Amino acid sequence: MPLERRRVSLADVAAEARVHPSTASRALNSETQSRVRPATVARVMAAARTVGYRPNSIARGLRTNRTYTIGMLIPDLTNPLFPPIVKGIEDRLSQDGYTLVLANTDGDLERETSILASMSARRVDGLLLATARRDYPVVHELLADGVRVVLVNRTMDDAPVPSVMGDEHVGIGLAVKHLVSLGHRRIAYVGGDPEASTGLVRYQAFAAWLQSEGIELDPGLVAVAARFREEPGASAFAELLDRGSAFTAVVAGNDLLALGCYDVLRERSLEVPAQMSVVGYNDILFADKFAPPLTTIRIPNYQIGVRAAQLLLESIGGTDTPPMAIRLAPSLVVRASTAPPRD
Amino acid sequence: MPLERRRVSLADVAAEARVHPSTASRALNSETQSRVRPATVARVMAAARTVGYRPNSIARGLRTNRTYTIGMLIPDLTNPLFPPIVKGIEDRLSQDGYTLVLANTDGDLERETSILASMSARRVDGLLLATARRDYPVVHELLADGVRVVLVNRTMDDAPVPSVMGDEHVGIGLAVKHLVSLGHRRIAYVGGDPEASTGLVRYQAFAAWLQSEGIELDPGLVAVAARFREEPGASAFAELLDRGSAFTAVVAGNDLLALGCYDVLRERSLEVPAQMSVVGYNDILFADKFAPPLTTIRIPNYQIGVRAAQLLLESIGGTDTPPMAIRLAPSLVVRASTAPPRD
DNA sequence: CAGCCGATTAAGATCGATTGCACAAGGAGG
DNA sequence: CCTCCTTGTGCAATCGATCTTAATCGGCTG
Repeated sequence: MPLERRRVSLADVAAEARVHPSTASRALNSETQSRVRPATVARVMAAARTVGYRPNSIARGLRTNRTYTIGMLIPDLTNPLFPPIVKGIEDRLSQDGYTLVLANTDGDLERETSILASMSARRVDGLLLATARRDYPVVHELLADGVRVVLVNRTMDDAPVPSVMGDEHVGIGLAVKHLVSLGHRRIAYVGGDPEASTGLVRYQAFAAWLQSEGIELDPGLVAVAARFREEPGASAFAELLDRGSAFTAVVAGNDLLALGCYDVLRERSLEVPAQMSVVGYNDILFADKFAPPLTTIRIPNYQIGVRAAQLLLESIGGTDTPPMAIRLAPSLVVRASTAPPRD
Repeated sequence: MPLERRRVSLADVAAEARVHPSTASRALNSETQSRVRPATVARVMAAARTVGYRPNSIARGLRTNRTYTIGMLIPDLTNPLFPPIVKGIEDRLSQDGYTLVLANTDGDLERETSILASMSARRVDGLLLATARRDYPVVHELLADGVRVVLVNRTMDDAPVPSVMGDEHVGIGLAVKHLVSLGHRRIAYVGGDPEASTGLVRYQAFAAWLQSEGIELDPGLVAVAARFREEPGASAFAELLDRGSAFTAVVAGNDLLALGCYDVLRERSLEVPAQMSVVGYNDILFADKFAPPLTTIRIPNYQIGVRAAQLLLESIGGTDTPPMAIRLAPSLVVRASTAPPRD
């Protein structure tokens, strides 16, 4: 038995059906099928079945310059925020016959550049970037090359690129107003990397909402974590506690940062929510399983994926839509990590 | 400004360097570079840089029949077990210049078949399957087509396919012996889908270890969940409790099933671990954050990914390794969900 | 029955890179 | 000085499908 049975090509089908390869091509392609006599179509399709034809998308891609492949960059696959988004994207893309090529970058800019180069060499039809920074020069090159790009969960400060994400201003507002309505006045904020829009925008929203609630922002109650993960969140929050300013609640830039806060509070035997209320952001998987279950802001992540994919497909399809930012509405999920301040 | 600047091809580079395209090809390819005069190599590389050449891997793939692309199927991206495995795979593959195409199947066999067809059409160089069932006919077709396949986290009953996973027999043994050493004698088991090797093998190991600990297996203490997720775990465990047989501890087929048990126990006001000890499997992300922190079996998931990728690369490279099953050693992580039985 | 028209199908170029083979130039050896 | 190699480069075929252009076939009209 041969290790590898010779691949059958369109020529084999054509020979079997006693037609020219170009005719076989038209017969098998739904676009051009109407240009071939029905009887011939049937003969070609039968021939394709008997010889076991499987079209070679590499060859097709070379000729048509369309690969039906979309590339996606995410900063951290192990952040439970992303899997639902990716799922939404895959589901939407597969409807149109597109395949997703997913790459994890760990936030490493150099790696991102090299992955983008490789994807560009593979001639992906479009890119979904969940790794964008507020300033992300590589996007301009991509745009100049005519590559379709949609940002997911992030925006850039100054670039005409479509994006899809949760409405961060509204989301943080929900968190702040929830705490204020419980009676909190001294509220701290632990944010993430301000290089990312998620870092800066959420912070800005926090400051804005405090003000509109008539609370003055105390810079001593703001800490910044280098990354959106538990450990950086823990050290930022520990440092904030060590400053000594009193506060009764903390808004975390995302759920992982909130978990970091949990760790520090447990270490220092401060009870949540009795001595400290904590609000997260994203409502990641298991947010309801933590001790205590985390009050957080729910983002329709699967839908974000779906809309992002859709926007990209439209852009590829040539619909001349102006770059737009789609913001999906978040909602507050109250669990057991928030309560009225004790004093 | 043109929307899309014309792609530069090897011919453009050749023209710029005043050599024949074939020479340019050889100069840019490290394999064949030695066949070109160093001065010419330098000229070609300079030309490539000035015209901004980016090789077209589609065209290359057509000619060489190698795409440097690996496909992977996973049943459930939102199961935190998988992201670390995927990360290990990506890291290893990228070392050799390979790209991973990831697809989520939700355990849907039809979808798996169609995705595999699409990947086969895209001429992936190899496949990593985390979706294999004990009986998974599609693998035989792939093998017959000469496609390199490595199974991840699963095995098949009867197929000469290489696989990489944690050592399930040892892992379940650690769980059982831990409970026995705490004094438990009546131990229940909540397993997952026996169509998957992870379902059957862990159950078989559970039975075997009970016996070698001198405990007779009570079929009334075994329940099977349809999928490896919380809800099926919860209903299976609830049904098991409803049978009325007394037991003091439960081994869950994975951590998500254990979480399902948690939910039922909380609902029925049974305390973990005071009234019921629970052991999970996999040590997924956040297993230490649950209430109570889950005692479980840790699997070196990242390493599983790395080894699987490596095995596949070797197989592609033509190293004629016989199909082998690599089993990585698990370890017991004792947290707060297990304690001696009360009575 | 010649001629024309629309509908099908065949021919062959093409996408961009790789590769076996031919060939020229230059050096070594007799 | 001539033959035989070696080395470096050019030539042209090739991978498999698509697509433009040209040829062919039937039927229909006058």
